[in-house]
Amino acid sequence: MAPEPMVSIGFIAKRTGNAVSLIRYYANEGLIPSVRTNGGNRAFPRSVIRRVSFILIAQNMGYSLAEIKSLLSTLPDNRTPTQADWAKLSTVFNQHIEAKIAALTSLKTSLEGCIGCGCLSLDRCRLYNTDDKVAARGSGAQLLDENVQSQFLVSHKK
Amino acid sequence: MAPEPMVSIGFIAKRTGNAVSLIRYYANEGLIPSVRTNGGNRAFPRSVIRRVSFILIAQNMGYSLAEIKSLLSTLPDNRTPTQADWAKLSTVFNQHIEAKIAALTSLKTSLEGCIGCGCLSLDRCRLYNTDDKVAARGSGAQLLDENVQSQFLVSHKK
DNA sequence: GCTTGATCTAAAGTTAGCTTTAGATATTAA
DNA sequence: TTAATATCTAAAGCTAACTTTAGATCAAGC
Repeated sequence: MAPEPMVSIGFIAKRTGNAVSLIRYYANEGLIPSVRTNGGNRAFPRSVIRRVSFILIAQNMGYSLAEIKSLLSTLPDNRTPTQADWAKLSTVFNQHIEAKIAALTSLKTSLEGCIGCGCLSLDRCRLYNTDDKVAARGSGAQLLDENVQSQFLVSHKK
Repeated sequence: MAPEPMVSIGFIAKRTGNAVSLIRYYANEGLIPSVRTNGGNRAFPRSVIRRVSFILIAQNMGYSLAEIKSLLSTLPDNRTPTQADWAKLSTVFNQHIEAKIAALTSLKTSLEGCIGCGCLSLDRCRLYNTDDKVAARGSGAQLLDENVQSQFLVSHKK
């Protein structure tokens, strides 16, 4: 197979709509592969554009760079990903998207039946209080941590 | 109507499953209302638990605290929210959830038809390159910024 | 009244995810 | 060959969203 054309960091930046500093940052973090020219500049296979696109999409979905790195680890670093490589990643990722959709749908239902109803007898509100489900094993509510938050992908918390 | 019982910061923290420092932080940021006891301690209406729950859910959806503050601004600060108050907020929020679901669904379709197909003739991949749509008005791709990212609620970028 | 635990403030520290800066070297176009 | 532009490194700076720390005061139970 013909070797993939190598491109500069500026090309990747322009094509993905990002700053050069971001591409360099991703390269340093090991999120995208690169080689060096004789002079020491980075050179990327064109397919890195696709990889960056994936990173941006996953970030928008709430994944941290660490999680994305892990997701991307199914792609090979030492050669351009093949159709099968991307398909494999895609299958996994699709499941994450579906899980997110399911979580949002469930949240929507909850909100419609709870906040939406305006049930201010707080002791009965499922969002506020899950005594009916967890009282037996604790002292109160904490529904968010246990039921809702875990269905999402990212917590933004340390 | 009977005045709502006031509770301590520790109570709110325990009931929402968070650290006291977080509740204090939210109070300082003006995300949740509070008054002071004679001694100077914070006192919260019980309904603040619901407000914190909302904040946590919205954060998990990707909203920044600034955006959440703006969302919450439809709720009254000086009195306990009524059914109508929550219903109003819920209506708005529901639309955001629906938009997110729609964006994820569309992303899923795109990935299935693009990354999923493994189309490595990169010049034809919609995710990688939208030359067929935007070439006329620019020099390349940048699909992510223009088409996909804008459908999500948060960018995590400055 | 005393002790213990909860809360207070203000300031500093932390992590993720970047950008900016400065000064040096590479690459490209004329 | 030379000027203009791109890239390099290392270090520092920045924002959001918190937590931690230190020393002081509050509140509750005995």
